[in-house]
Amino acid sequence: MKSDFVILSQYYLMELVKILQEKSDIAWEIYIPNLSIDSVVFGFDKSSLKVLLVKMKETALWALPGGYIKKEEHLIEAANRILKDRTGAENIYLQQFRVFGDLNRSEYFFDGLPDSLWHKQRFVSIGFYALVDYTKVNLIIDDTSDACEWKSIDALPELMMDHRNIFDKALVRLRKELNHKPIGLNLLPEKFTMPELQKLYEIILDKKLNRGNFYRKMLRYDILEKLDESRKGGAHKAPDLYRFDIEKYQNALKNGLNEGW
Amino acid sequence: MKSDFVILSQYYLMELVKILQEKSDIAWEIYIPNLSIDSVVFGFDKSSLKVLLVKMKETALWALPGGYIKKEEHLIEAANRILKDRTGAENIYLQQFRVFGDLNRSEYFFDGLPDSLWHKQRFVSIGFYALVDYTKVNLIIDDTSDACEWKSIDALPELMMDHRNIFDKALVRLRKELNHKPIGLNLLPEKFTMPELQKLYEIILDKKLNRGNFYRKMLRYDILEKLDESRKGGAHKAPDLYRFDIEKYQNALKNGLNEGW
DNA sequence: TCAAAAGTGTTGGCCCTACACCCATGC
DNA sequence: GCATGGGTGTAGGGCCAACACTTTTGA
Repeated sequence: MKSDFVILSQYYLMELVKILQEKSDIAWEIYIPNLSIDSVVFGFDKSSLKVLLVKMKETALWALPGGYIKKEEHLIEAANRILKDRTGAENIYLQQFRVFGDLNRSEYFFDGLPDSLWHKQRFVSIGFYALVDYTKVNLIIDDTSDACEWKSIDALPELMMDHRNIFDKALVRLRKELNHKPIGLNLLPEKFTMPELQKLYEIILDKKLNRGNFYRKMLRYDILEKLDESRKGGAHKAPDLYRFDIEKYQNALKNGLNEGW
Repeated sequence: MKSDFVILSQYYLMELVKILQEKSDIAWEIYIPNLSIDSVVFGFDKSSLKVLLVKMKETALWALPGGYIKKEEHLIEAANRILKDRTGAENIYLQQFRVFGDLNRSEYFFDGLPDSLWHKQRFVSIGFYALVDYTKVNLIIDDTSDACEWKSIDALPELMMDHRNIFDKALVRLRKELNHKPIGLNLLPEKFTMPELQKLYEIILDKKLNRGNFYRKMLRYDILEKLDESRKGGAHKAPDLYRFDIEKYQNALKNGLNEGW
């Protein structure tokens, strides 16, 4: 974490710090102190799983999109608002998954800045993960960030503070919930092929699955509807298109797709 | 929640409110504002699953044991401290499971009391669940409570605020984690019989399990060590005693006891 | 000796693995 | 037509539910 300190204090008097200071007073007024939200936003683009990251202005460090909770706002409203401000998207699948409350989680990060600065508080951060249709998002850069981009989960840049840990925990949770929550439904476009769905499962589980068995197992769940179209255009045989039968899917998930005593 | 208001304001000038006011000033000094912890402490006494509840002084309402996070304290330290203050026990299995952050979760509860009162803040509460060996706990009554007791989960008294909801969510989580975490290990005494273990599973899952199949499945996991003793004294055949082989158990749980692609 | 609970055996079915085979498509 | 990838068939094994049988204990 020492590196964070060096990076930030290089720019001690520069634009980022000025902006943070300007925002500080109003933040104390409208937000609950000591509490923050950090969101791990997953997207899938047919070949890899991606996460939405924000590059902090004038630094080399990336961060998870995050924010604070207004004094008169439900927790889930806050998480949705923060996500909408970044992606323009509403009605996103969004779940809290863990609280990050270590004393030293932002250690050194704002060293050298005045104690009265909102951002220098001790924050207990509530981690959310979100699933979005990669094709339907407009990324928005705000005034504390240089960039806002999708990054492949197997080639993440260096993240600030404990955000790498937050991401790791989110991925573990996503893996666990693959059989209990509508993960596929929220990450894929409406119509998709069986190989695409299998690819998604393989990437999330980080494991090769047998093609034929995956195919039959999925069909046996009886949550997919086969369409009368196929995906033309690629080389080789055109795969059939499917979409989720949402009612059946929701129903099946109640019991979990797999396991059980 | 209206009923909470009535119950509390009956005693508006009485001892509970006096105690809360005395504690208020120091609370503002040492704790992080707006944040609380509520713990669902599970115990198992051979025939039923129990939860630790606290009866608030001079009211008819019960509550989950809870507390606050010190300004210079890790989140997990706070949860452990709160639990130790109630049970005298340390090294307890303790997991955060969900945040309860609705605006109105304590609505009406402290109506009529001064806004400066620590307890009247908006609290975002972090829910933990704990598993303890029922036989090794000394319940402790503090100065805001009349009673501290184990209550059977199928006959819970009325709980204050949203504590019933917190309990329900904890039970759902416990059920889900039965195949992924050392639930049995932490709820049972060191030595136990197969029927006792089965009973625990049946209560948590709220489902009858086939005796013979449970027996063999458990043995197949290869996480139990059969002892050279049996539980004499009951009527009928004396069942064999087992204990967990902790190393094998921990190892097996890494992959989950059941399911999997 | 008998009832009841614990421990064990057995059978049929489902799902999973694995691998093989056919089919459709673009080059 | 041929390589490639998608859809389907199939044999073997493991686990599971269901049920029956045996063993052990206290009354």
